[in-house]
Amino acid sequence: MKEGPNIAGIAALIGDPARANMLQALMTGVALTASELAQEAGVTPQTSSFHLGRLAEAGLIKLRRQGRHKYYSLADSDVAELLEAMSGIAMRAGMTRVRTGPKEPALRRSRICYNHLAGEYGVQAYDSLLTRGFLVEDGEQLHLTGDGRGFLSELGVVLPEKENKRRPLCKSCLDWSARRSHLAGIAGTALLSFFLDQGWAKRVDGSRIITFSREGDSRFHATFSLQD
Amino acid sequence: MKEGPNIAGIAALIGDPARANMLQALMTGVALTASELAQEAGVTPQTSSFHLGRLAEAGLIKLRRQGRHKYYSLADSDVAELLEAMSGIAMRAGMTRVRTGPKEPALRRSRICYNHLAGEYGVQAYDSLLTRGFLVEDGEQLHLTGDGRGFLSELGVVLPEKENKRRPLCKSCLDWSARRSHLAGIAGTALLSFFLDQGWAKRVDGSRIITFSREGDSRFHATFSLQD
DNA sequence: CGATTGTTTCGATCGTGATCGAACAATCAA
DNA sequence: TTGATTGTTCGATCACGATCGAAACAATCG
Repeated sequence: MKEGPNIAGIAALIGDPARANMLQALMTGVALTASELAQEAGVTPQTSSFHLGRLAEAGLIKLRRQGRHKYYSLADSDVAELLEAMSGIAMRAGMTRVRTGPKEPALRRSRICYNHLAGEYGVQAYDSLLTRGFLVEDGEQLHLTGDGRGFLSELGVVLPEKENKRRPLCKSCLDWSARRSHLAGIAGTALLSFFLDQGWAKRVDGSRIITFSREGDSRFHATFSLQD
Repeated sequence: MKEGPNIAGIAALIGDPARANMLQALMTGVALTASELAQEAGVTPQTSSFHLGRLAEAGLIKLRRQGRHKYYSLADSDVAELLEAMSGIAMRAGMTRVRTGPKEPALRRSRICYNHLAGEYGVQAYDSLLTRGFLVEDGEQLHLTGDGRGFLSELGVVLPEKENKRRPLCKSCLDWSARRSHLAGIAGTALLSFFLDQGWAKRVDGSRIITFSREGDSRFHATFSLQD
């Protein structure tokens, strides 16, 4: 009876509040895990799993397995543009959600990415280690030099003595806010733990935000300067 | 808890099959009455009335009273573009409606997009005007050159003498089937009217399909050749 | 003025789909 | 291996919203 593509199908898909929340969370460009998306959407992990299955089946999102996590992200820019267009229509219709928080700038500055530091701070640390020869990029791989190991050890960051085959010591992770790499892997986790243990920084409630104290901030910049 | 526009609201609105059918029927550009839309969507007039109320409230459609009829049409080109974008996503997701009948190729070839011509014909006309210097892209904007105005005028396409601030003379609209731009705006509407008035093409019953006669087809290709 | 057609309101029904508890599977750390 | 974390499947529940019958309302026409 009717011809043409079934727009009701995808519209209904986006039309569920939980799924819409997930998609909007992914609009930031960062890949999120099923649990994170569940919290973001305000539903239980089971429900989240159900919704993610539907979205993936329709090709709106794609997933990347990494360890025991599944990182979900938008399928491509077409989907992002569609969501943008819908946001525009919703805005002018006066359909806005309750309140808009000041959290986003803090997220861009420094946040937890799974188990390591991301955001401007994470990118700066990565760049500093790289320019000082403590870290070398080798194609897809990333290696900590002898000098780098000594530097971190002297600082007080504890690292396992020998490399583990299962989980790499160093790994680069792409940052959404800065579109630059930052340090992941065991060393990345150790570094974040170090910052938290030393009191340089704290996590904020249940969010991904990391705040540096004034003291911690100056120490961080002294330790991870970009000169030399 | 969440910030940003409520895309779930409008998505849910479009997500209902009956409403989606109505909106797609309105994509032909013609204004339809509540009863006609009811038949188009396959529901009773009561249900139709209910849905139309919701859509109008959200600003997706507008109505014009005329006698004892109420003529409904899409609110503006923004809504039309959103629906086009959704069609594109639905297509590539393989979500076509039940009988993917022989109508689909015809839709890809040439169809009405709100009030102008889309599909292969629309794209070809756009490309032809562009390569011959009758149309110039200027970032997001699109301008008709003096030569272009002369060309259309000589052809017999009537255009307003001076630009209107509210509605642009030329506007590019992205095509879901071809993933290319075609001409929208006042000039786009005028061009479509010209094709229909001259008998080069006809609309098919109540659908969005436009069929060119043999005569019209050859004239179209002669007029909008891609060489030079 | 009634008669006819088009549209809306109300109330009740009903099916679809979101949701969560609980159990299960997979992966990693020690 | 064991234990902990993460993710999924299954089943049952439940609420929301689409739908339509009946009837009221509105606007034209003869």
